[in-house]
Amino acid sequence: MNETFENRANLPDKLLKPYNSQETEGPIYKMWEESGFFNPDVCIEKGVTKADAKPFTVIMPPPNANGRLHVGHALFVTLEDIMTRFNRMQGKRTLWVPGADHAGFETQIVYERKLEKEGRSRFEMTPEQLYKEIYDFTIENKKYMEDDVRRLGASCDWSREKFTLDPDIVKNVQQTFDKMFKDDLIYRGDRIVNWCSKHQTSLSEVETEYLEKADPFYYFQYGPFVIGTARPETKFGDKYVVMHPDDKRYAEFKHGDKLTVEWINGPIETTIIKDTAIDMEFGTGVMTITPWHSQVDFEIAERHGLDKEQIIDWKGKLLPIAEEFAGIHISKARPLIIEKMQSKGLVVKVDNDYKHNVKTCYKCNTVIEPQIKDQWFVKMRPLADRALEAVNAGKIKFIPNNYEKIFKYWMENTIDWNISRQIVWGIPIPAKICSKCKKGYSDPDDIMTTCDCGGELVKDTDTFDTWFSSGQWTLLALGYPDSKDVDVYHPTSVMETGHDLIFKWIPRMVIFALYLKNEIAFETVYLHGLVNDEKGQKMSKSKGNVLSPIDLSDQFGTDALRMALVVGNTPGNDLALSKDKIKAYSKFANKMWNATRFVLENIHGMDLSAPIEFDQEDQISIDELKTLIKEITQEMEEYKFYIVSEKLYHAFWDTFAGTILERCKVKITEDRNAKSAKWTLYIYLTTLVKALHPFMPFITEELWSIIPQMTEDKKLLMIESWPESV
RNA sequence: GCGGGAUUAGCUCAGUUGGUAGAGCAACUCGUUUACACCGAGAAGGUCGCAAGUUCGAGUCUUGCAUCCCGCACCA
Repeated sequence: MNETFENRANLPDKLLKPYNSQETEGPIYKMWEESGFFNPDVCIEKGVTKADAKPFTVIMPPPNANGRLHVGHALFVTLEDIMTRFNRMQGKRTLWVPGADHAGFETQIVYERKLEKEGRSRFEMTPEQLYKEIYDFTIENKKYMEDDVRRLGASCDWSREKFTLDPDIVKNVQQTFDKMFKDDLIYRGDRIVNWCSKHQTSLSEVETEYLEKADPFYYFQYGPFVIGTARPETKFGDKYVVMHPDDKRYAEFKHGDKLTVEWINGPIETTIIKDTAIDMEFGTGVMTITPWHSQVDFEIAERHGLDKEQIIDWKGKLLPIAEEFAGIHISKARPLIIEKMQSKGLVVKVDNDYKHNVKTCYKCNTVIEPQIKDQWFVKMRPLADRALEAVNAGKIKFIPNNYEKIFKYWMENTIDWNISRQIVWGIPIPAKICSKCKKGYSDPDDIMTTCDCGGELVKDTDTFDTWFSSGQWTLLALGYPDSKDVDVYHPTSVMETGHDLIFKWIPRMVIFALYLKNEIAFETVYLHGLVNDEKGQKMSKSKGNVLSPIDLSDQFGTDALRMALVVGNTPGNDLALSKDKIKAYSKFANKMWNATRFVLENIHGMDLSAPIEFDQEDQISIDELKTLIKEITQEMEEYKFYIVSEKLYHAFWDTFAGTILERCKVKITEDRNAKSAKWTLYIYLTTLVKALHPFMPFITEELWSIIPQMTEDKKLLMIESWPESV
């Protein structure tokens, strides 16, 4: 009793109280950051890492500079930090590059709302003025996101942080465009885009969503045919009528036949087109086409070389081709058109119960109007072939590996990529367009004035699709092409990101690294799933089930949150995150704290420089520990963090604290000098604390600072070596 | 329609090359003798979606079916 009391007197006060994550985590992170060891150059300078050590590189998928982190971010920070810390402890030259994303459209929308509140509008500003304001706004907000990343314990090298609109990034992305233009991999062409008439921009597929809508479906008499449509307002220019070549009902009509039909504004000449795109089962099996405002119609028109006319302008109003309806917004025009058609006796019937999916803007739900627009395109085929070749040669490993198949499918079926966006907040496309013949030129140095045809060249006002720049991110984040970091740290070791990015991001990084540097972008792709709520439902603001990682960290500690995100979370699968699970790991943190208290009380005064002695029973336990370390080291290298974390949890709680500690307690009570027992406790504790460090970096670092060491030069745990398995 | 995934204890999920079914949480019983009640001890809980096949042996391999989720395509 007395001795215990005496021993306790030698322990730091904080160890005598329950573990307090809130008091611990802030100072620990500060200490790490001030040590400089997040930077591999510092590790080499201070002799922590050998200069010729193998590099291990992770590029952080840059979070939106303008937002706080959500639990999905917490998952990627945790996984990448585990890899980074593990490899650093293994003595590799370890670099994790943080970043911040300008998040193009997303941020512009946030800023537009702000402008709206202030009674302003982006349409009253010059693009340069708007860009500057959003830039300042974003840079100002960026620190909140960075602080969140710090809170989660990320051991990334802040000195190398990159923002996706840093001037050198902008310059280098524009250089890539120029190179691709000169290599004939970029061309300008007319294509259908998803046009949002509210935001006045085209949108990529991922920026649109489908909403089910019930609309009347009209059947109109069109000469000898009855055609069905849900969009009568597009029908003014319909001078082609299309049917399936095998449709016996219309066998008497031949491809290319012309006939005159009575239509909305009087008689028009129409041409018969036969095309297999027509579904004979749908409607009457006949349709008229509007190539300017429909992807399918556009493709039919391309196949047969048909005329394309714009019917609806960029604001959603009808053009002069609509004659008496010109200038009327399509939403108002529809009933007027139907009224006129009815008066002319052209309406055959109306199906009021027609449900279909309508593409809408994901931000404002405005119905997307397909429009033809002059855009820049990347020729994907030659680039995709190289990517396929690299993956087929086994140069890139996918975790889980079924994503390799998905990747290949995507690369085999890729279509040319539209990289033009009509938003201000992005990297400007360094191009000039001829105002006369519409020909486009790359002009990054802004020196061209006259087109080959003699027309005046004007600056392209569009910006790049965000994936054009983020596709180059493994290189750009390392300072390509000027920094020597590119030579040392590229190809990167792992790209860890969400499985939804298997289409959007992963292939583009593979393509650009091969194109620009003739290297794979990364050796391994690790894809995580979504973090859902405890019932497995997607977190969303409208459901009110969104958990903030920062709140969870306040409540339970970052270490507990990290464990809850990792244990049992297999790659590629979605995770159900419950507060109960996080709470369980905060109890675990306390268990570690209390067990350490017991060990330190009991080994007090033990000579740590004396030879290690184990009796037979303890030797078996030590051997088991070595076996465990061997197993988990291999599993760490295989990225099986979900199993390693669970094994360490049980090794600490059940094996160590539950069994060995109790056994040693008895021995020490019997013999105060029980060396074998004391050494067993010490070795177990220090080994498990080390092994747990990548998962629970804060509490392990804190414990490490309290535990007496065998060697004189006491280091931070983050740069200690990973336990040996021998 | 094409592709991918899932189906194991009440819930959320592990289960590596085939060899007696696992964890966390929840629920149950008992216990506060000094690391820890943010604890300990104990018990309970599953025809591994269904059917067939390969095998001495199948949660695991093969085939078919069912249900669910996700992605892509289509929607005049």
